[in-house]
Parts: sequence; C-alpha cells; structure tokens
Amino acid sequence: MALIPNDNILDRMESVLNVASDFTRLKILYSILGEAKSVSQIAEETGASQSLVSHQLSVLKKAHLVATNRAGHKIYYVLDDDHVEKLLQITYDHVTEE
Amino acid sequence: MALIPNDNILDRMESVLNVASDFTRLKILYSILGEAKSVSQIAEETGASQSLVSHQLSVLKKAHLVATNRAGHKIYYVLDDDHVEKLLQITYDHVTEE
DNA sequence: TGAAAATATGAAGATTCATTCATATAATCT
DNA sequence: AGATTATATGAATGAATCTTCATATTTTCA
Repeated sequence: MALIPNDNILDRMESVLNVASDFTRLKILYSILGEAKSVSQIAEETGASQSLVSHQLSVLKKAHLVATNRAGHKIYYVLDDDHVEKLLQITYDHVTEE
Repeated sequence: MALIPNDNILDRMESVLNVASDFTRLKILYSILGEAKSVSQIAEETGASQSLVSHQLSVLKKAHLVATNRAGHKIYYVLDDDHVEKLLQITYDHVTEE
C-alpha cells in the first residue's frame, strides 16, 4: 500500500545500501563504531591492506557513511550519523534472529 | 569499541545488503510493502518486465527478504519479516534527512 | 631542506551481476 | 487432452567493481 519512492530517492537508497554491502567495508564500519580510528589502525584491526582500506574509506566517505577529522598527519574516521549504526544493527538482527 | 562480528555473520550481512541494493529490487520491495502481490501485479506496478521481476524475486527469496503464498496459479509475494521494512525505512531516512 | 610516516590514487585483472530474449514448467478451465 | 494464463529458467552480453601493486601526495620533525 506504501507508495514507491521516486527514482531519485531510490537511486540514493541503492547507492547507500550498495556501499554498505561489502565484507571489507562492513568490517571498517564496525571497526570505527563508537570510536574514531586512523587509517592504519583500521587496517591493522581489520587485517586489510593500507591501500584497500584507503580505497574503501573513500567509497564510504563519498556515500556519506563516514566522516573525517584531521589530527596531525593522521586522519581519523568516524561513522557519519546514527542511521549508519542503526542500519548495521537491523541487518545484524535480520541475519542472526532465527 | 564494538567488536567486529565474525566472518560468517559479515558474509550474511553483506548478502542481505547487497540484495537490497538494487533499483529494481527496491521497487519490488516497496511494491509489496503492506500488501501481498502477484508477479504480474508487481511487474505492472514497477514497470519492469515479467522476466526481470521473476529473476529478481528469486534473488530476494533466496536471501530471505521476501516469502511466497500460492493461490491457484498465482503466487503472492510478501516481505519476509519486519526487519526488511525497517531496513527500507532507515535507508529512506538517511537519504532524505538533510 | 631532506627523510620518514600516513594516506591517497591510478592502472589492471578477475569476477560478479543486471537485463534481455527465448523457452520451459506449472496450474486452470473447457 | 489442448489451450491459456502465470511464473520460472538458461544463455549471453555489457557494465560495474573488488583487490593488488606501484607510486604519488601530504604532513611532521630533525
């Protein structure tokens, strides 16, 4: 009964979900959930290479899923807003419940 | 600070999000949100071809985002559970709020 | 200024995937 | 059984994308 959103909104929804739907990027998002981390910290914690983490962070940033704070020559990444954490939580619930 | 879920859970999360992250499939999900619809009804409402809708419904069903009820020679599709509707709502909110 | 540390970027290969077209299966009705 | 309606499936193609390797940029400090 709900109306289908217009194409512009669907395109943006597709983009957000698509960016979230990757093993490495999910690991990165969980890595910085609740605590800002630098690129090298993220690489170490996720086990992914520096180059891969940097590439994927730029994808996440373009899609506004993460944001940055510069401190010296380190760059700290954080989740962009609460929606991202909620998205992770609901997806987690969906795959773990029953 | 949150622990990164194990690889098995991340794989399943990636799969759910990936399946949701497609223009046609998003249209289909909204089409059956709140009301079961047959394949032909979905095709008409979304403007996608019968073949494409059938292909994408099978993708959605394999990922447990939709479920089916047979009635005569029509097959009615519904959202699998509440998480799917919540996933749509949060993603919608993320792209429309500011 | 030069070296070192931290991050970003470009190219390339391999894989995945959305869509279309044609055809097959399944169920209903006469 | 045959015709019709509803849905599913297989092959093929073109486009998108994840990852690695090599290199570039940026910032700090001696």
